[in-house]
Amino acid sequence: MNIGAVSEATGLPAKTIRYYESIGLVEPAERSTGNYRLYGERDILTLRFIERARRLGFSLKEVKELMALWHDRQRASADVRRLAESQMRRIDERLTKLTEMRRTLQHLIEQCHGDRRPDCPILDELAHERIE
Amino acid sequence: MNIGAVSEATGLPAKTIRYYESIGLVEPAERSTGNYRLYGERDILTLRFIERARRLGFSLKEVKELMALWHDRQRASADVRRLAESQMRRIDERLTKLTEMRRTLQHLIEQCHGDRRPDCPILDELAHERIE
DNA sequence: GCAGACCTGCCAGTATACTGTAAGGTTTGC
DNA sequence: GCAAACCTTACAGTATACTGGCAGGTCTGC
Repeated sequence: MNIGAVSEATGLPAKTIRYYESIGLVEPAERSTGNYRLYGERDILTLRFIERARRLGFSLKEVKELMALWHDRQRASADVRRLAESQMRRIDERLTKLTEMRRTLQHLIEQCHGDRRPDCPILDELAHERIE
Repeated sequence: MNIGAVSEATGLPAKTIRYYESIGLVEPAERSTGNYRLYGERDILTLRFIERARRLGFSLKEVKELMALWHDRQRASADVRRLAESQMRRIDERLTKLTEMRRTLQHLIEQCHGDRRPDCPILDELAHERIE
């Protein structure tokens, strides 16, 4: 399989696949006589693994760790769980922050009549620090 | 006031204040004979405005728009509200995505016993696409 | 008059994960 | 045999918002 077919199969742009190789996230692919990268089923599985982990918000660094654990038959599931929990905490932190931002914004928007008149509590609050 | 005092008063690093000036977000400050930037009360208010808008997640580009509206006595509050609502939508999108990620992760973590045994549903799911 | 804090400009680097582009070689199908 | 599609490397650029570091000038207090 050429990189185009793999791109198709995994949903990852060819460029991204090469990038993953360049940073050592995946092993360098075999090459054809014309120097094209050649892939097999296992490579597809690996790239799909990466794609799914990325969708769950793991950084490339963590994806690398997850892959190491994946390939380590001696791994403790606790190690994997630890990574997942750490990712979960980061998500929770972001959720907390976003929720708080949303709450304040919602509050401000409700106060603003939003018509042609110039007076606007949103600007007032930004200007005078009375944000709730 | 020198930039250090302003930094103190606003909570923004001096470097950041200079940066804001360099990108035209704030007017160039007056200068002392020794070429130091000089600030007054109004500058503090402006920088605080920026800092609060940033805390609400507005991009610098939007902060610039908000400031233009702030200074425009002819503004319609609807314009301000529109900016706030657009920011709110972005926050909601991120919240939706994060919540979904969290749900999947939570589900995976619950399945994983997290001990010394190597078998781990988290890796299994990443490897075989059965993510819920 | 001098140490130490504070300031200056400027360029480059940080973080993260790609993405674009140019110039050129390879393969495939008709 | 030739065009179109596909592939190659390498370098630079994108996005966002700063942050670091350097060499050197300025201000303050004793």
